[in-house]
Amino acid sequence: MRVTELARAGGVTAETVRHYTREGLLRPQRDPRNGYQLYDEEALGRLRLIDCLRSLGVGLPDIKQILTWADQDSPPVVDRHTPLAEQGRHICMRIQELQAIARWLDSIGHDDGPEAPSLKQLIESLGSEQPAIVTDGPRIGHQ
Amino acid sequence: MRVTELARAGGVTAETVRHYTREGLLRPQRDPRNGYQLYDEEALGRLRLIDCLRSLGVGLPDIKQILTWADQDSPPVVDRHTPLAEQGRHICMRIQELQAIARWLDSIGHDDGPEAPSLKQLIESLGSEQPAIVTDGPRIGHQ
DNA sequence: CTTGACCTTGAAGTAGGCTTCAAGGATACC
DNA sequence: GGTATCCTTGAAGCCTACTTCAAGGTCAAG
Repeated sequence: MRVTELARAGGVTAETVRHYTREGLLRPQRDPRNGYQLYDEEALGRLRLIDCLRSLGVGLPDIKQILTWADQDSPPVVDRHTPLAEQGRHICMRIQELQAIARWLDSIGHDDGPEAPSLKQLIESLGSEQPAIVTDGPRIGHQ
Repeated sequence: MRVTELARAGGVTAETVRHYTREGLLRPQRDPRNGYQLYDEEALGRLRLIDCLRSLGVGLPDIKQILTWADQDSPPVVDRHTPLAEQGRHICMRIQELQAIARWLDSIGHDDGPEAPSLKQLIESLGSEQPAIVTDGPRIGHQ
């Protein structure tokens, strides 16, 4: 497929796909006739992965590294120093929080009326969670 | 607590807390003696909620709106036009994807060796229409 | 009464991630 | 042949979310 098709399938703009391609996160084939970029099914998976990781605050350079592992099907060399490893636990915790939010969203989506958990309760539950022990200094991850 | 304390508890920098405060997402009390901003436990919950929503790509203005609902404990007026409502389904799907990624992360974190799902498989599953290979946790229904 | 760690403010700067621009080629339909 | 819609490129621009700066007030310890 071409840029626009992939973009539509992935829920992003064609420009975004081109951006990722320029940055080397996607590596399409070329139609030798006209130089058009051609993406396959795997590209869609990559695009979705990029989108997920982006939403977790992972920056494009880190994502590029991850995709390189995938390309090589190499054992992901994840030691304590890779940004990804540092984020592993963070991501799991984040998922817990997101599920709480999703439940809340879902309840209001269904207009559950008085039985819906209140936003106040949601905030309260987030506030009492276990301490995220993060040392001072620049935030790990990327914004 | 004061800015720095809240920031540490929430895993962000003091400047970020100040930024959210300037933007009206946090509304601390003031120490009348010196004008210092004082945050309570609820502020930590709000901070965590902000962080979660941010990671989902929700912008600060939208988050501010959401927090306003919480302040008023008002029925969240979520119709088809609120950005939040539009994101409901997106968030649920995103959680599914995140869980797949979390499992992958977890497996490499534990060095599961040959049994660990490969990144290629992860990408493949994301590329297919139904990424939901899944999972525990409450079913988040939707329509 | 000075030092140092904290706090205040508004304004200006930075970084990342797109997005738009400008100029032009390819493809398809009437 | 028009013309409409795709595609290419690099460079420049924009927006959001912080981050830093500059100037200064607070306060406990020594």
